[in-house]
Amino acid sequence: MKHSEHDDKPCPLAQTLGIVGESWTLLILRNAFLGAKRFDDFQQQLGLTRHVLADRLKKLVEHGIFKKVPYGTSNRRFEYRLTPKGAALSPVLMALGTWGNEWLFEKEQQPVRYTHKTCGGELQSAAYCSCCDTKVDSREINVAIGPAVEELKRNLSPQQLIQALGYVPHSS
Amino acid sequence: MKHSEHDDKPCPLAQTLGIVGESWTLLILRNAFLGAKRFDDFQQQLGLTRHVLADRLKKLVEHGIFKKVPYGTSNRRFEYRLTPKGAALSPVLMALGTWGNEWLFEKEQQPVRYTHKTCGGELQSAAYCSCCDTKVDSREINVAIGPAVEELKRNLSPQQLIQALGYVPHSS
DNA sequence: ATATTTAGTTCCTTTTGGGAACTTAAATAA
DNA sequence: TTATTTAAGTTCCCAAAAGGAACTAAATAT
Repeated sequence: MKHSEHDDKPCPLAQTLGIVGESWTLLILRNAFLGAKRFDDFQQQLGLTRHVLADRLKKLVEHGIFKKVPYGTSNRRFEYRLTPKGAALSPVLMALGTWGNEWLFEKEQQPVRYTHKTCGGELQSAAYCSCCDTKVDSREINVAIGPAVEELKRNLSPQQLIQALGYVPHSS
Repeated sequence: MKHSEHDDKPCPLAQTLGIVGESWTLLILRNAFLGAKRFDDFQQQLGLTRHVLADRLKKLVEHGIFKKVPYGTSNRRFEYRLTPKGAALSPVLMALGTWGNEWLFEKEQQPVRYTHKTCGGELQSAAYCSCCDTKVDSREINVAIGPAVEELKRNLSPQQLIQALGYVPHSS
């Protein structure tokens, strides 16, 4: 089965990976968060080939992560600007970055740190319960299936369910 | 430049992608979080080819994300168990999943939801400041470069700096 | 003793990615 | 105002990675 066949399976993580999970895409987004806007910004900073970059940017625009905005007096020069949907990916980049900081570097060797502007303190990436207004430990996270997946579970054999989902849902 | 040439650049996000950013890897980890342990669990659930799976598992074991534990009386049958380092990736999967829930589905159509075991409330993925004990809005996040990158910045030309980092660090 | 399961490996074909040159129009410099 | 450079791609060819399917060898199950 091709990797891309998971893109429309009923899993928010798989579908998100279908949009941002290809190679280069998350690096493109990192650089966008750091201020890169133009085609050649991305190309020169990342050093990826131009047709792959064109392909990735096109896909991100199609999915509403970037908005392609003309600049100058031309209709052939553009800026790629993060939309609110694109900016909402910042927790994904934070989570990848903070994991790398914690598990790949000694404390004093971390190349880049995520800090709180107001207090200067170091940030973590965490699950957060707005109802309890607290950070939630990973053991306190429940992965619950929605009604659509419940129905699949009732109507399909175990084998068919795995084919349809790509994973085995928790029993609860 | 090859994608993998970013794996050892001084950026925690790029280095993390070097470990978990290949296609299939995050889906393998998702299924591991949901209980998959054996080679054939992963293969049957995801439907990826066996040599790609073997390759990805090997890499994850080498990086200490999985521990390969024999089971039964054989020395040729194994379980892949998440290590603490691997389990620490849960915020990454949560961040991808919650973004997908919010931006790819209507509220009532979400196939899978992340909820707080103790209160049942829905979880978000967020930056968290342990110093202030609060959730941190994305505009309150500062990306600060560490001493090693500071030094590169002093010693290299702007062009060389971009080649060395793969991104343009913020000026602050 | 035979059949089935498990964890891979091997072989071949298809798809994707890397490198570099080319295109076309707009912006800037001379 | 002509010439040069820049920007945003596109096209081509070759190398690397992924998909499909069959094969292997030991461990279990019947």
